[in-house]
Amino acid sequence: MRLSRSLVPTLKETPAEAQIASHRLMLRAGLVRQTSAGIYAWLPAGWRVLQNIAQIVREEQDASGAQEVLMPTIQSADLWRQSGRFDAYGPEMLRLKDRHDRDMLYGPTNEEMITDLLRQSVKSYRELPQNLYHIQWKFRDEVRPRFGVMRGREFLMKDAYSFDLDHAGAVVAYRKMMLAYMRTFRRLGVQAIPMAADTGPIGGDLSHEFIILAETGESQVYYDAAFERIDYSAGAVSYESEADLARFYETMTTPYAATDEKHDITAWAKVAEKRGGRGIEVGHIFYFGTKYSEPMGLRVAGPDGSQVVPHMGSYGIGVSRLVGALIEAHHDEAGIKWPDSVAPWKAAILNLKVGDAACDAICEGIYAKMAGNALYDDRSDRAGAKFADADLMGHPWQIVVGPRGAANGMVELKRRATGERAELSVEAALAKVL
RNA sequence: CGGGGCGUGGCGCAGCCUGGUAGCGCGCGUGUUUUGGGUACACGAGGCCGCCGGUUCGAGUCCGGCCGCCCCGACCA
Repeated sequence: MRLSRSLVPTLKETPAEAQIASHRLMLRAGLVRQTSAGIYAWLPAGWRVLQNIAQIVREEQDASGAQEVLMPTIQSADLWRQSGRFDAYGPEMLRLKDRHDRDMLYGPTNEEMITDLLRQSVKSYRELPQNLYHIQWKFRDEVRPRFGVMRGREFLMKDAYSFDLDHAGAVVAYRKMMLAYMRTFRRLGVQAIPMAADTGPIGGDLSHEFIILAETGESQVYYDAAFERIDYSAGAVSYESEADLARFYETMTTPYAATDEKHDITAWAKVAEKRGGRGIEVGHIFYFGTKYSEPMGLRVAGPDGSQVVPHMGSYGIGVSRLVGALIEAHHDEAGIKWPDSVAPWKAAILNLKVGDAACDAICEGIYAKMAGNALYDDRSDRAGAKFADADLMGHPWQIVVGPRGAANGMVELKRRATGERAELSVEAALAKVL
């Protein structure tokens, strides 16, 4: 994308409403604009990041065997009456009426809907297990939205729902999701720790929340450094092997890890290598048995012909929240430092002297070779402004093309995360970036 | 929902107490200048002073109501 023709409205000063780092930087880097309390429009750069995160989540869900679907945002109240949640869910649920005065709602979650879909089409134990997920906008009318995209009212979320014949099967599904989550967060460039959690209003008896570490996190967390040494990479643990999954689950849940609400001082005292810090919850997985399948009448024929009520679990990842959380984990005074995997562009090309034949030619050449993976700063601005904006936007690489080096076919390559710079030939720079 | 605060050009703010032609910095436009870390100067554009009502000769300023947004707490992915 050419910056001169793009809507990337960077700001030199911080809007008054933004308090925490990620919110300030998202506004300043031109990623989002608030349209009302807790509701944001995603501008080109922000939208690219959001899609990159969603894509990694998608790939890891697919790898675990889950299938992607897309359920609506607007739901009928009828389904929610069947589970009893229409009345039980508080004012956080946005209720609407259509023109025929029917009760509708903007979905805060989709257990009822997915259970209904399965109940319509799955009749035999042979069709289980199933794990279906979607990446969709949700709405929760929070009393007090805050922290920008981290605690908005409208948010993009990945939700998976598993259906198994019995408890043992559901436990396998649960472990697969835990593996998928660990691999997902690793690819996103953050350290995530699963911590035992309360099951809350959704109910159930097996639940973990995934916390990533960031100075500005909402809660204090404590964990054993053993987590930092676990290998989740593909191959080491197979989704196909229940033994692998059991071993993995054991590894993940044995070392101490707790948020401050569940912190146990006695157990903590026994941890050899203590780690602590602030954390942000970016994912949550639940097993809740037949809480929805039972009241909503989901039944399949078992091997012996009897009717069996499937066991369910649900698994969420806050996709839009992750944009903020990743910035909390990766930034400095100058701006964002995107992990390579989610950056809106791999590199920014900074043309320090637009109009200079050598600079223009080199920049155009690099831009063409990067095929959409670069943001070309072709504005006729001062060099200083371009450096500042590039640091703010957090591109992993900056390819700086100035008249000094351009005459000899040289460019400067800067790595945003480390600040490292090197004078290189165009080819050498491209080789490192691509 | 309890407590606190704020709404004045795109952004950050002053002006309000003590009513009398709406200001500053940044940004934006034009020109000159500068040319590798937000250059300097000049000129210029841009404002239903959140909304409604009241008081007054006169309201950004005083009074009443409403709306919006932010912060702390409780709550939450």
